[in-house]
Amino acid sequence: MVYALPYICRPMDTKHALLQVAVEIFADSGWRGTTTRRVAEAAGVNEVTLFRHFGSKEMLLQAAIQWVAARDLPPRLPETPEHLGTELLGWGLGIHMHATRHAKVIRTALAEFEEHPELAPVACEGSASAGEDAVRYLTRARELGLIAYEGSLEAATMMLMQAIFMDGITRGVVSGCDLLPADEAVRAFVDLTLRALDARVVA
Amino acid sequence: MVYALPYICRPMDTKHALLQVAVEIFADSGWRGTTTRRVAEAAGVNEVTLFRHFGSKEMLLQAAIQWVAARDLPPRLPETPEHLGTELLGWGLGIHMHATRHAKVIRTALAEFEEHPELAPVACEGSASAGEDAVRYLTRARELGLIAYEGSLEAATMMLMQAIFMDGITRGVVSGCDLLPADEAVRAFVDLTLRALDARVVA
DNA sequence: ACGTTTTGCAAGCACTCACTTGCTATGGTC
DNA sequence: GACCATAGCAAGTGAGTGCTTGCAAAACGT
Repeated sequence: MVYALPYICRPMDTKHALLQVAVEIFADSGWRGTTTRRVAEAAGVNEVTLFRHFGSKEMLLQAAIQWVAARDLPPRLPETPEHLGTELLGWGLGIHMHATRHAKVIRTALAEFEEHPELAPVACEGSASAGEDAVRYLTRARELGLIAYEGSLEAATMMLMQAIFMDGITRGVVSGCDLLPADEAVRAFVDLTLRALDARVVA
Repeated sequence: MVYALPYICRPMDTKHALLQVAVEIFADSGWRGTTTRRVAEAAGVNEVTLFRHFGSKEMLLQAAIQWVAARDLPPRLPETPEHLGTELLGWGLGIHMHATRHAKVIRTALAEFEEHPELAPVACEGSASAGEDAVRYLTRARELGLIAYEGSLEAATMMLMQAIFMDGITRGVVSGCDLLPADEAVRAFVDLTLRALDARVVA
């Protein structure tokens, strides 16, 4: 006797279910921990179906990382700065939220780059473009006379972004990050950056 | 016929060789990738010997992480600030070097905390105390009138440390971190921090 | 009603994993 | 020479790994 309910609980098609579950298990357990049996079982799908869709574990994981990276992009800054303080704070909070939301995958991917370098470009694309975005924004702000600092805006951007990013992916995992609540920390980082840049904050 | 050379190539005793090799393989391949066979082979030791010394893979890895964390500590700041700029720069360069030297283990450990939380306290101890050290130093500097900034010094410390740390452990792995050479980046981060703190740099 | 695509199921393959057992050889100490 | 801690070796256990094969039953468009 078989209780056949596959056609009952199939919220999205098989392929997307497998991608979603693969990302989650990868985030929790890394490359080696993501076994095809676990993924198939968690997706409510036969293991053979997994191989029929993706061919191999490697292709499944690459597709999964690519899929999740393309689905949720980090926030962007406006083309021309108007309210430096407000805009940069909103951006910082967005980056932090983005990092927190994907903290587990990011931490895992960061470790797996050693053994699976092919993951790096697709996984880093988002944060790289966010950095370029911020540099462009600050450069424009300096052109507009909103920033007096004459040093490297790349360095200032890197400092702000890396601090926010690191806070986002380690919060709750590493002791010593919880001295300040998340949004207060981001606010402080943005404030300190604007002070360092001698910014004339308008709003 | 057996070519017995175990007593020839035994630079340190078996236990330390196993610890050393375990850390290296763990850094490269993570918890699951660190198989007892690989560790034993790389240490030039029989696999059975590994189990006789440490009982289990789990106990071996815990001992190994603890051992490496206690062996190489992050740099410290002087008790009372004298030359803010110089001292903070030296400290920052030291932190960055420390992070770079152990980048692989740190990235791996950061990912494994999810599955093996028992690693976290012993692995994070060093960086946590470095942070407290820096906060104490800056607080003393403010008491001495070297810093005008009246906001949170914890936030400023976190920002500086996390930026340096993140740069150290991702440099060469993540694209977009190589815009500036390492020491220039650290120098810029320290400069920006001192500007944000309205520091009167003496030397 | 038809053929095609997608899925499930059972079984198996060759391999690796952590870990154990039983026995032997070596080195230093009394 | 006896003793003992430390090491090696060969073999094996039971569980898991990625992946394949063969076949039957759905699901779907026409």
